[in-house]
Formats: sequence, C-alpha cells, structure tokens
Amino acid sequence: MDTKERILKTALELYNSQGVNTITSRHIAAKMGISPGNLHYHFKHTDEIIKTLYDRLSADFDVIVASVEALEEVDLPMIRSFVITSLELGYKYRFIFLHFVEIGLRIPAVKKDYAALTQRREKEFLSIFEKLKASGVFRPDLPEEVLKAFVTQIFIVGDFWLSNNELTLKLKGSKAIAHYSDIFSSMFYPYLTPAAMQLAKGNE
Amino acid sequence: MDTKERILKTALELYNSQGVNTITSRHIAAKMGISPGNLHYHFKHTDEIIKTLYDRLSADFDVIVASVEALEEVDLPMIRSFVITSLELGYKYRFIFLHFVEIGLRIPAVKKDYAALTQRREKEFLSIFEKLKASGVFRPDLPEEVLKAFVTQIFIVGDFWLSNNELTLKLKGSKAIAHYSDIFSSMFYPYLTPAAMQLAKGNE
DNA sequence: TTAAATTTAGAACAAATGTACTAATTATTT
DNA sequence: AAATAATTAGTACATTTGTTCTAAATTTAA
Repeated sequence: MDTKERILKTALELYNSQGVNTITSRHIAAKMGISPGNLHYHFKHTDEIIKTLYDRLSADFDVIVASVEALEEVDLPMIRSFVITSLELGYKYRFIFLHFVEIGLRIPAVKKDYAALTQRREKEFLSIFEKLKASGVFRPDLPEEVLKAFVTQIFIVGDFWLSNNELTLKLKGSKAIAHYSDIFSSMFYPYLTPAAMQLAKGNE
Repeated sequence: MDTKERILKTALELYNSQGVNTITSRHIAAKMGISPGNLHYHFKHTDEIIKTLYDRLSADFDVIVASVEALEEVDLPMIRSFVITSLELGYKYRFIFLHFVEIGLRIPAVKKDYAALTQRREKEFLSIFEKLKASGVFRPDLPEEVLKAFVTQIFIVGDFWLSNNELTLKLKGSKAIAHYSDIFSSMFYPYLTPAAMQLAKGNE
C-alpha cells in the first residue's frame, strides 16, 4: 500500500477513535512512523485528508442508494437490508457523523456537497415511498407532507444515530448496528398497512 | 450585570454564531473589552463557561418537562406547545447541540450528566405516551418496543434538528423553529387514532 | 550508469492558546 | 481613614499546530 493510502487509513482509525479535533497531522504521521514533512508532501493541507474520506463515504453511499432505486418493487426485507448496509457504512466512517457540523464549518466544500446531496436524496426517498405505497406496504392515507417529514426524520436519525450512541449507550461495532437497525425498523412500523405489519412482526 | 454574567452572555453569543471550536477565551474577553486575565479570574478554565451554560440549559429543560408531567391529561395541542417551547430553548443554546459530541468529549461531566438524564427522560416520555394512549390520542395497537423506539427517535431529532438545519436549510430563529415544529407534529401523525388524526388535521 | 524525478526526514517558523503571575486599581469592611 | 479583599489589566510562558524549507535518500527513466 502506498503512503497516501496509508495516511488515509491511519487518519480514519485515529479520527474514529479519538475525534477529529484532538487528532492532528503530527499524530497521524507519528502513528505511521513517518515525518510530518512527508505527510504534508502527500496532503498539503490536513483538511484534504478529511475531504478525501468524506468523498469516499459519499461515493460508497451513492452506490447503496442506486442499488435500491434500480429495483422495480421494494419490500420490507429489502428496506431492512438497505438500512443495515447504510449503518455499516456510517459506522466505518463514524468520525464524520460524530463531527458533522465541525467538519462542515472547517471544510465548506463538505457542507455545500451535503446540502446538494440532501435535496437529491429527498426525491429519491419519496419515490421509494411511493413504490411502497403502490405495493401495499405503506398506508395509503398518509398526506404527502407527513411522508416528507418522515424523510427528514430518516435523514436526521441516519446522520446522528452515531452521535446519540456516543452520548448514551456507547455500543461498539455490530452491537451498535444491531440496536439502531431495530430502531429504524420500528420507525417504519406505524407507517405500514395492517397486512405489512403482520409480515413485519413475523420477520423480527 | 456583573462580569461573570456578562462573560456567560458573551460566550453564548459567540459560541452560537461562530462555533465552540473557533472561539477561545481570548475572543470572549476581547469582545467584552476585558483582559484575558480578568476572564480567567472568573472562570479558571474555559470549559467551566461551557459547563455552566450546559447546566442552565439542562435546568431550564427540566422545568419544561416537569410542567408537562404534572398534567393529569395530555392532549395534542399541549404536546405541540411543549415541542415549541423545547425548540425555542434548544435554539437559545444551539451551540451545545451543534457541538454535542465535541463538548461531551471535552467535558466528561457533560457526557455523564446527559447519559443519566436520557435514562430518566425515557421513562418520563413513555409515561406521557401511556397517557396519550389512555385518552384515545395514540393508537392502542402499538407494541411497547415501537413506542420505545419512538422515544429514541424523538431524542435524536430533538438533539440534532439544529445540526440538520445547519447542514441543509440554515433557517434562522423563528423560521427554523416553525419548520422543525411542523416536522415534529408530522412525526406524531402516524401514531394517532383516526379520531385524533382528524383533530390534528383541523388544527394545522 | 547517469540524470532526473519522487519521496522522505527533520528542523524551523509563526501564530494561537490556555492559563499563570504581578501589580495596580477599585470596592468593602472595620 | 485605614486595612483588607475583590477585581482588573497586562504581560509572560510553555505547548501545540499547520505548514514550509532544505537536504538527503530512494526510485525511475534514459
């Protein structure tokens, strides 16, 4: 693995375990056993390391969403596996979510990118919900506005479940993912038709 | 107003507008026109300023929750006014929510306090939901576990709506509160009985 | 094999930060 | 009025940080 890639890997580890504000370029270099000068040869500015990691998270998540969007019909087990895959990705890059506002402030490009992304995602999610309505999974009596609010809820919980975990239960790895994917599943419950509810109960 | 109080007021202003990581004790002193030495006479450590502000937020929120808990019967308009009051308080101390994980890392007492608080609040909220079930506002067919997940959802959205706003819409003041209180109202919608739904529709 | 390019180490710099220290000023008490 | 306590300004210090610079070492190309 070349140095640039090793820097990214080490940075991710350190940021995830110690937070984005306590870790400096010197820490990363020290942990790798290279000089600060060398690190700054590969990344002139420390923020570029963070930006690169954010871009990778963003690209990886794009792939996940695209795979769901491509489906003709969406059902609950698919949603559940989508949720788990997303949470796993989030956990991998958890420092970004734990310090989202900080990072957005430090690196305006991240903020801009995320704001644009959200608008796109909102439409994508609403279209998935329409599919769920059409296939009798979602209740037909929910006003557009309620579904829109549900999308925002999902974004907020999706972006900040890691922060909630950090401040309360502090679950690690697969335990965290299991716990919060249950919460996600429960979030969907009141939106389901009685038939879908029965199915959901059985699958848990 | 004595100096100590002025420090807290100025710190809150600066933290809210510039973030907790960019503002230092020197910035606060400069903005007030006092010396750094004077500031550190009143607060030996900068973190004490943040801790004091957190304690005030916590105490203020206690009052709000207690006033709801004291009610014999809870209905939707009361919930709505509870939501608005809470969001207003959150907005006042928004820097805390925008940097919750940071602050928890910097000041372990905050993290401890919040973790304990959450456990208490979970019970309080569940008991409010039981009241809502009893008075025919909440659907009777919701499993305990779904209600528990709803409480967590409310906590996450309640703690991070400001971060979401910061990263996307960037609404200011009453506009932010209006928008996110609508989202909170919509969150409740699928949990309501048909009768309560009708009432809710009329009130908007 | 020699020349050129890339990569690396290590030192050095300037700015910022938290906070301690000292002395002066102001307020309070006796 | 004198003595004591509280408050304030201003300076100073040690540490940290991001980054730059220089020169050495290593790799690649010719």
